[in-house]
Amino acid sequence: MAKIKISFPDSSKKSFDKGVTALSVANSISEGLARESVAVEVDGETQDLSTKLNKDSKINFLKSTSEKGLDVLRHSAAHVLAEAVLKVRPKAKLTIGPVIEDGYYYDFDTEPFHPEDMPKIESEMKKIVDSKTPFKRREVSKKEAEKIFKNNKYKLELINDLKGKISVYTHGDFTDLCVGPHVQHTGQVKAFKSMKFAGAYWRGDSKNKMLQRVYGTAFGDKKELRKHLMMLEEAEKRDHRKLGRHLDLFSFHEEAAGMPFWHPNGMVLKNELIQYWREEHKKEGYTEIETPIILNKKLWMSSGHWENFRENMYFSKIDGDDYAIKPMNCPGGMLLYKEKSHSYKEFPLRVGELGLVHRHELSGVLSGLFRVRSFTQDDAHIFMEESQITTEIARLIAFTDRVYKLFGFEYSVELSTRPEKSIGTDKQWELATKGLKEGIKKAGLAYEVNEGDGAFYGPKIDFHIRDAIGRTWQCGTIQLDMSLPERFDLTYVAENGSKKRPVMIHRVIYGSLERFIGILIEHYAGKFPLWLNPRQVRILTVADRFNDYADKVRVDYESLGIRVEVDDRTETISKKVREAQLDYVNYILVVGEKELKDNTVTIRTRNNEVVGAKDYKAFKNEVLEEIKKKK
RNA sequence: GCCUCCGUGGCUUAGCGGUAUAGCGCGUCAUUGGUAAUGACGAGGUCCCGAGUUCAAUUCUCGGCGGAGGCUCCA
Repeated sequence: MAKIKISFPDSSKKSFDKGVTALSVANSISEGLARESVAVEVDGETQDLSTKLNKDSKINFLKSTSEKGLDVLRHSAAHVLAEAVLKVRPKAKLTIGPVIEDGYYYDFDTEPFHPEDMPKIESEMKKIVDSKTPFKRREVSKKEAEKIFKNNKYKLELINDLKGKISVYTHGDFTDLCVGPHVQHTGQVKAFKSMKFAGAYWRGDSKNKMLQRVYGTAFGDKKELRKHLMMLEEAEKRDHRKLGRHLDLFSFHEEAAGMPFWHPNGMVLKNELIQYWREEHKKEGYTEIETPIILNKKLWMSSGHWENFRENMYFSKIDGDDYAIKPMNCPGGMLLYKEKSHSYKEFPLRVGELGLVHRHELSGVLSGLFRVRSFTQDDAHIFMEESQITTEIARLIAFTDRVYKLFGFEYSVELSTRPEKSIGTDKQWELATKGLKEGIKKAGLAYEVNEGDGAFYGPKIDFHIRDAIGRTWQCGTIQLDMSLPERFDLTYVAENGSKKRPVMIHRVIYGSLERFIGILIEHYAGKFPLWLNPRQVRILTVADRFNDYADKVRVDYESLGIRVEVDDRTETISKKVREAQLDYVNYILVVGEKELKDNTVTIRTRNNEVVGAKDYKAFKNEVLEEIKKKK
């Protein structure tokens, strides 16, 4: 019998009979390996363990704890889910069931699910898992596949699009069209949880029928599953909508859905971010402007927004004329640029604007501060000569980096290219895209490319920041725009005296103040660093007779801009400490007999660290120092 | 916009075809207390809005408004 050589990750080699299954190979190493492996990588390609090996290969057994193994496990879990749903809803039609970031889903054409269906589905899944039914792969012809799925128009549509081999997987009496691979048997799907129901359109297109989706997740073992569920709980605790109410930062009202109302404490946060923004922009050589919120329709026609953004805009009629509420700041900025003539000597001309914009987002996508209909962009437009693009982009990236680092955000960068719906010529797009790429290179960053994901007026660089619990958010963006200068006929006088067209960049760093604050709330779980926290210091009095002293300290601290309040209610110290900690006050100062005598305050933090007594003026300076450092 | 679920005093929440729980918060009184909830008493609700069914609707039905989770990381 012919022999083949199998090599393993540790570069050891063994010889086997040709046609040996990967599972037998695993068994020859150890029973445990065979039992725990869910799939195998053969020359880099993930396959079933039942795969027969016919030539010399490099193989790597995958356990469900590895990333690739986990994908296989989850995909198998999706099949188990599909079978369970068919038990509960025999008439449901299967559509697709892919693996996603934290689990998997499966879409069915069936009547909507209701919460009481979940336990039924889960218990059917458990039965299937307990039965330890093996997964079997079969390759079939297109005709055969069409015969198997003749009653399922979705599968037929998929089959019709398929090229090459078609495979089906069966476990028990359940069969599904699937590339695989799958785990050995359903018993390997031991740590799973069905999460939620949702409506989802066939192929994601709202013109198609709405299907019923079941989301689930699965892990290699129950411990990992528990860990994941706990992470979700942690994320829920940090939910900025809850913390925003708890900390009295902002609210929403049905009279203006999707448009935040900022409370005094929220304004403190917003203003601190704005102040920091102004300081940094001054250092970077920006000036600041403000343009109107309501502008005539004619402007939006010349800018191209009428053509490309109308469905997201709000309108108003004034004195019989049509006006629009600005969804972007740029057109107003263009008018300001045209106010006077410009010379290359001013370039790069950096103009910042904290612009309040309104966009009519679909009601179903609104979500706290993350997706709103009115928000403040920390916008800026930079006008320059073509030769300055690369340097300016690199400089902007360094600037953005500095801002994100302050908040402890790691980030990644993506470059988005020309979308289908766009304005401008091919040549302009090419030049703009090249400018961005070179700028990123000069800044020394790695980046991904999203083809066709750019704005309608130009290519862009997006910054995705990673928060304290690993979630990513799109914030900053740098967009090169060679279309608006054209449309508005912007010019400058070049060194040789000729009139030329400037290149323009739009960019934001926070993205929007609203969204950035939402992210910060969740990132810090409401425990803001001192410089940002609306509640920096609270003084607690032990008894009424110390109120005057507490007030003296308060006035002294306030005179230097420290945000301080006195809790002189006739409650116990314990209660006042507890409440101050629940309000995430950075420093809790207790004053009583001995503090009054020694001119001190006794300090404790929101994290329950006991600092002890300090001279109140000395501590004031420590606080000021910490605020200044923005730590 | 579409699908599912939800909407009860400021907040969290129980409940139900006969106008409603509790806790926190709030107010008053007592307590002046030294580091995560002092005690007693009290006020506060058109049960999101509108229509329908019913002797009777916060509860059931329909519509609206608002909120939550989703709506191509493709067999």
